[in-house]
Formats: sequence, structure tokens, C-alpha cells
Amino acid sequence: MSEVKTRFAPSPTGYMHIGNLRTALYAYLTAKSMDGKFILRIEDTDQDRKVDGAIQVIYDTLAIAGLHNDEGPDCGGPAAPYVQSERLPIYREYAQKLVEQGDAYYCFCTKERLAELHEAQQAPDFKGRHGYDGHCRDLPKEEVDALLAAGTPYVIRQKAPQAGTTAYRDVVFGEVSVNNSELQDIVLIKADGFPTYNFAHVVDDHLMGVTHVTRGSEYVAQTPSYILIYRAFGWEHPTYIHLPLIMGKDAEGNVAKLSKRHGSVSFQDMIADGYLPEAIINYIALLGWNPKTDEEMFTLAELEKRFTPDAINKSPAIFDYEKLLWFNGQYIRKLSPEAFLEKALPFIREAVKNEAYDAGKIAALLQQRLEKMTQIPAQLTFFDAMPEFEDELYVNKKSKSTLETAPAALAKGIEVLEGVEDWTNEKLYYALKEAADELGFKANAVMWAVRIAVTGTMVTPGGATDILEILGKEESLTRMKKAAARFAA
RNA sequence: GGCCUCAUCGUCUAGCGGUUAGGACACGGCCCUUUCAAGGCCGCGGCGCGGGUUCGAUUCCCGCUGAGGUCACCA
Repeated sequence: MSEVKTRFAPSPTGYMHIGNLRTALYAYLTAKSMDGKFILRIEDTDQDRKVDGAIQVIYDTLAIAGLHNDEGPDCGGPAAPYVQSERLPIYREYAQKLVEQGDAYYCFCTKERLAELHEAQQAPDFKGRHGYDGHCRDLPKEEVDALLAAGTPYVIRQKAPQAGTTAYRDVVFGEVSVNNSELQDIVLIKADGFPTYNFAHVVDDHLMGVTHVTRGSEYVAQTPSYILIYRAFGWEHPTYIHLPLIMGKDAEGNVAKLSKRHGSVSFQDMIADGYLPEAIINYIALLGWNPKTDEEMFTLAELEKRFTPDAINKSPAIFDYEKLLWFNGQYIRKLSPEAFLEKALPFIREAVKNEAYDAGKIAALLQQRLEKMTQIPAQLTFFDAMPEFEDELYVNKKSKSTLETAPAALAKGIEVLEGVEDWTNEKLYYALKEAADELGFKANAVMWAVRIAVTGTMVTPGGATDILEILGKEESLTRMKKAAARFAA
């Protein structure tokens, strides 16, 4: 058997839908699991949907995700070109061949006629078959030639058999069989001369040696039409691996195929929102596949070793941001302090403009309590400016801090801290602990009061002395004195 | 509407005739603790319904219900 080859064939829409990325991942893993090659092909046959720079988005996404392709427009390969708009003559030639064989035909129906047809079929009382009515299916040859000679616009349609059944075996869905009477005479070549996806992908998959087609299950029902094309050419069709759909929920909680409306999900947006590529990959890998063990943390490299297409599930999975968030937190914690700082720095500087405050120390506090990068700025607002706050913040039952203990704790705290030379977390902690002992307070009571005094914030990343250290002696004491003065007044 | 597919905790899932139905997220509680997290422990929570087959069905078969997909000169 020849070498396994899978492909990812996105159309350049300008953004990468997360469902698409999952398809890319599975196609990639399918190839890797069988020691095969993974190729990238750009399906840009829709002239109306052309978007500048869209191909770059695809390259960037694969690069960020770590899905390296062995062949493609970026790196070439034996079946180049890998961009469909550059292969027009090829599709033309093969379509022509089908027409000659009698497996396809010219159709001169206008879009208006088709639209009327479609409308009539939408009527509530419509009974018969939906889809194209075969109007041009059996046009006499002379008439076709005359129309062609007159320059009448046309498309080329597949001439699908009207009886019998077409079946294939899907790796995940098993036997799939449809009555040919359900099949449409799908358009192969559009009026503008471009092929449809339906035709182009079949020709390309064959010519490029693709052995396994991994794609979303929305194609399950249409695959028999494609198989008929393979047969018409006398080609062997590839193995099909149809993936369960990823579903999303809309504002009302309705479930549907993941889309902008249902769930919303561009890979770039998620990265911008502070999700780590590794976390996204890990999470989506588990949407429809599992290793049959309780493990669930997987790097791409591990997935390459563990993945097997036959363990893919059939049922659709709802995309759950909560769980993705959890994965993201896990991956954030796994980062080295340096790597974390690098990623977190822009977000830290967004809130903390004062560069006297050590970003590295701030990052260290953040790393253990973050789920995504964009949560950073909101947690750091107190560094640059003390917020307005009520004295009630000093009251905390668990820490035994009250409006009576707080002023005393602050006064004593200032006194002790004035004497601290070595302004480090550890020294500060013992100094304040000592202050608490002298006051006969629980250490927590002092810590609480000090933390509130220098941050004015109920919840902060890091404890009192963590923050004192970053703030520095001067700023810390200034803030504490100001806070203490409020009680005196 | 026709055709097709799917169906285990709220969510992602393990299970492939006999299990106290397992894990993870979320949720609740406890521990730890310098606030909050993180971490540890415990808990809550599920086989859609009805028929069969079988000594025995979550598991096999049929029907129902529910959900989704698809019926474009989009992919």
C-alpha cells in the first residue's frame, strides 16, 4: 500500500474557525498516526468570497498550532500547484472528459430559473423532490452544440444515476448507503469557469495522492456523489474519516453547528483573548476523540503518538469554554517563569505603567492564579493608583480584622516596617508577624489591614507582603500612612 | 418536508450482556493558606421512553421521542 496522505483544504475566508482547526488537527494526526504525509491545499474557487491576506491567516494558524504540512503552496511538492485557482485547466480537462463519457452534461438553466425552482420547492405544500429538476440532462447534442456556439452561459453538471444505491465504508460512521434517487446532479464547473468544491476536491485528492479524507460530518450525505465521480473516472476513492460536528450554543442556549452565532469562534480571536495554542489543541483534540484512558493532558507530540482514527466518536460535541479555560490555566502554570513573563508582559504593562514595579515579580504572583492572559490587567489596577474604597473593606471575619484592629495594625505596621532595611517578602512577613505578636493580634489581622491599606482592593494577586515588596519601601509606607491618617481624621 | 446520522451526569467522555456505571470540567463542602487562586480530600449528579431477545440489558434488535446534519453556480 502506498504512503498515507491526508490533507487540510480550507478556503481562505480570512479567519480560522475553530471547527476547521480541529479538522486540520485530526487530518494531521491521522497522517502522523500512520507515518504519513500531511498536505495543505487552498480551496479558493469562490470568486465572490475572496479575501486579501486570507491565505496568510491559514499559514499563521498552522504555524501557531504547530501543524506542519509536508506539501502545500508554501513549501511546494510533487502535485503543485496547491492552490485551486491555479489549477483551472486541470478541472476543465477532467470535466470535459466526463461530458464526453456521458457522466456529465452542459446545463444552460439560468440562475433565475433555478431560483424559481427553488422557491417553488420551498412552498409548504410542495411534495416531490427538491433540487435540480434535470431540465438540461437530456438535451439533444445538436441543441447543446448550437447553444454552445451561440455563447450561452452554462455550467457542467454531474449525470448521476437515478436508480440503485451508492455505498461506502466510513471509518467512524461505518456503512453509509444512499439511494441514488436522492442524489442531485451537482454542478461540477460553474458559469465562471471555476470548479465547485464538489468537483475540485475529488480531482485534487486523486491527483495529489490523498489516501484518507478527514473532514466534518456535514459531508457524509454528499460523499456518495463524490464516489460516483471517482467511479466515472475509474479511480479508487480514498478512505473517509468523517468527524462528528462541534456544536455551539447561542444566546438562548440553542445548540447548532458551531458558528459565529452559535458559540463564536475564530482561532485568532481566542489567541488574542489570551488562550494558549497548546491548550486549544489539547482541548479540541478531546472533542470527539479520547485515548481510552483517564489521561487528558496531551501535547501535540504526544497526540501524534497516541491518536488513532478508529477511536473517533460519532456523536456531536458541544464546545465548552469552561473546560477550555481550565486547560488554559493548566498550561499557563506549566510555562517556565520566563516564558510566562514574556506572554504576560504586554498585559501587565497595560495596567501597570510604572516600570519601577518589577514585572517579573508581578508575573510570578499571577502565574498561579490565572486562566487566561486577558484576566491580567483587571487584577493589577491598584499598582498605578489606589482606588477609592470604603473602610468596610478592613472588616474581615476570617482574618479577625475589624475597624478597631485595623488602625492599630496599621500604626504598628508602619512603625515596624520603617525599620526594615532588607525589603523582601520574607523579611516583611516576619516583621509584620512580630508586629501582630506585640499587639496580641492574629497575624492575619495585620496582614489583612496592611494589604487593604496599600491596595484598597478586596482580592489581590498575592498577599500583603508580596505586594509590599513590589511596591517598594517608600511607596508602601506612603500608602500606609495615608490610610492610617484616614482613621485619625 | 424528503433523506441521513446521533443519543451515558449540566458539559466532554470510559463502558463494547453480569460494574457499587469510571474519569475530567462545572457545582457544593472540607483541608491548606498572608486576601483570592492554585493544590489536596470528600460530595452532588447520568444510562431519553416503550417494546422485544436473554437467566440477566447502559450494552443486542425494533418502534417512538429528542437533537443534529444535508438537500446552492458555498465550501
